[in-house]
Amino acid sequence: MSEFLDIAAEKYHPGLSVDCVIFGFHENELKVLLLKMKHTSKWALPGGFVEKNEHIDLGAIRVLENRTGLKDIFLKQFYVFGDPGRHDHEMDIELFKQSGRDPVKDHWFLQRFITVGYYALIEFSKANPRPDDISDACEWRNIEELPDMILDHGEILEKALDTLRFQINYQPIGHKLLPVKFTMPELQKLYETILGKELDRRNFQRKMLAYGILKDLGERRKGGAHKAPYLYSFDVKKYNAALKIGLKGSW
Amino acid sequence: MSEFLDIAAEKYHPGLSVDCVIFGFHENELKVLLLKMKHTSKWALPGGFVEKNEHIDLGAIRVLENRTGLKDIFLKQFYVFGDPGRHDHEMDIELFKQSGRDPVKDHWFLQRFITVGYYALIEFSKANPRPDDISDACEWRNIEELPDMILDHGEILEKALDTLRFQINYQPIGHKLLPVKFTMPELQKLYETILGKELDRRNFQRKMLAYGILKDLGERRKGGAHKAPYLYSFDVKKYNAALKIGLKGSW
DNA sequence: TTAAAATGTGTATAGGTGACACAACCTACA
DNA sequence: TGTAGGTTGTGTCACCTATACACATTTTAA
Repeated sequence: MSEFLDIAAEKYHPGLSVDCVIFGFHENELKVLLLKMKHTSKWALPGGFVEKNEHIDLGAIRVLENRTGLKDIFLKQFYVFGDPGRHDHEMDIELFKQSGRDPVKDHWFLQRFITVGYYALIEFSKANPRPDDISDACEWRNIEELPDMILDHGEILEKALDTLRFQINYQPIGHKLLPVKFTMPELQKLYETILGKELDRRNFQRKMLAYGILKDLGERRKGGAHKAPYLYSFDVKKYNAALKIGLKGSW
Repeated sequence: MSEFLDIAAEKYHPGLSVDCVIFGFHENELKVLLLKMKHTSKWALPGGFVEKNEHIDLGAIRVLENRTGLKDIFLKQFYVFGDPGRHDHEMDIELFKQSGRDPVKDHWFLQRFITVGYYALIEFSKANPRPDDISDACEWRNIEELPDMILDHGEILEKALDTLRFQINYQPIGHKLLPVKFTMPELQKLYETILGKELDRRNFQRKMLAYGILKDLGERRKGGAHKAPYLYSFDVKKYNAALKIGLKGSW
């Protein structure tokens, strides 16, 4: 941390950060990857700073890779948070002190920051969560039971969730959140979790298949109780085409 | 300009600007308010910097008011442009020289900037366009015949237009772009202009009225050739309610 | 063997969309 | 003055989609 404070002003764009809301889906629950901050009980979104000559999108990609080990991820900018009050000056000074230094006036780190929010959709099982320098844990948290969060990170997360809920209306979701093979009930559960409401099983299937982005694999998932459901996977070509032109109809 | 360069580093947030895409509607044409830059034939979006302790939204509002004299305007953040290559270092140095100064290395103005894009919808006739320090004209330009623009301002404008075209699918548009009283053909023309395609007169009316956000004033607009059309205005309460919850159906 | 629970498939109805017809109206021009 | 041309007001019809619901099939557990 101390070393970071020394080089930060040289290396990073001033007053600018990125924060990532990383969504995953596991055991029929929508999860977010959060960091447990050191020396406090609060949690934070994975975030970081943008290098002086780096595209902001790449800054976000870098953060994502550092926290999950994953590359080539669906990542999308969704909002800029630029309220001057979003900065917790007290906490910054505290962090400064904990690094064994005196808070220097006008230090790069103590200025006001605006942050660009990104959200990512990743396959839960592939991620390898690891904390950063200022956190002592990196864990998946259920979207329904979120912990106390620093600064305006709760608000950022909420806005990301709103965006996701909205995007689901005109873009196909799921390819990045589910394993390669999945059943229709699993896909439906994902939609229900994101939307926060129940959907009719039969109408869901009809509408989903009508998009033409699913491949019926013919196989069934045996082992569970009850009737074995068919397995599907996304037709990547058609899925990507739908991503570009969008889908019709709303959920 | 020279004075600006002196105080900028003290006053403004480093490496951050806002650019506004200001839409207006006049004589059945969609217009954008652009600035003709001094010492070049290129045009630019009205933009500015954000003060150190100012909400970025307020920075955009300030820009808008300075260029148009209007307050209380529909203004919405739509994207952040953070490509390091978007900055034209040559042009900045040129501007520096024109202000009669030597370009100082590491000067606030010469660093890399990211910009937050906002778009605004305003009533054409109420605006009072005026240039800023670095431009010698501020004019409405037809969206169909845009001039050469500096930096990535063409791309920013394009993205704003895409956003507007998309927003029109689920949010009511028009209240801010039309006079208080307007006819159905006028409203339709606005939609057609934004969407860039023709719509069926009768289906348009049916769908629009179904939203329940219009008030039929009973009056007719006389004077023009042909049959006098009815005048409508927006039911502000219902319009605002629709703004929040969104509309169904797509254009 | 049977009950419970979940899956696969189908149908009827209502509401919205797109394409189009016809009557009413206003002005301009002969 | 009256007629033509263009525009507006209103209505209809076929089609698609969304919604609500029924019934048969499959699988495990008791």
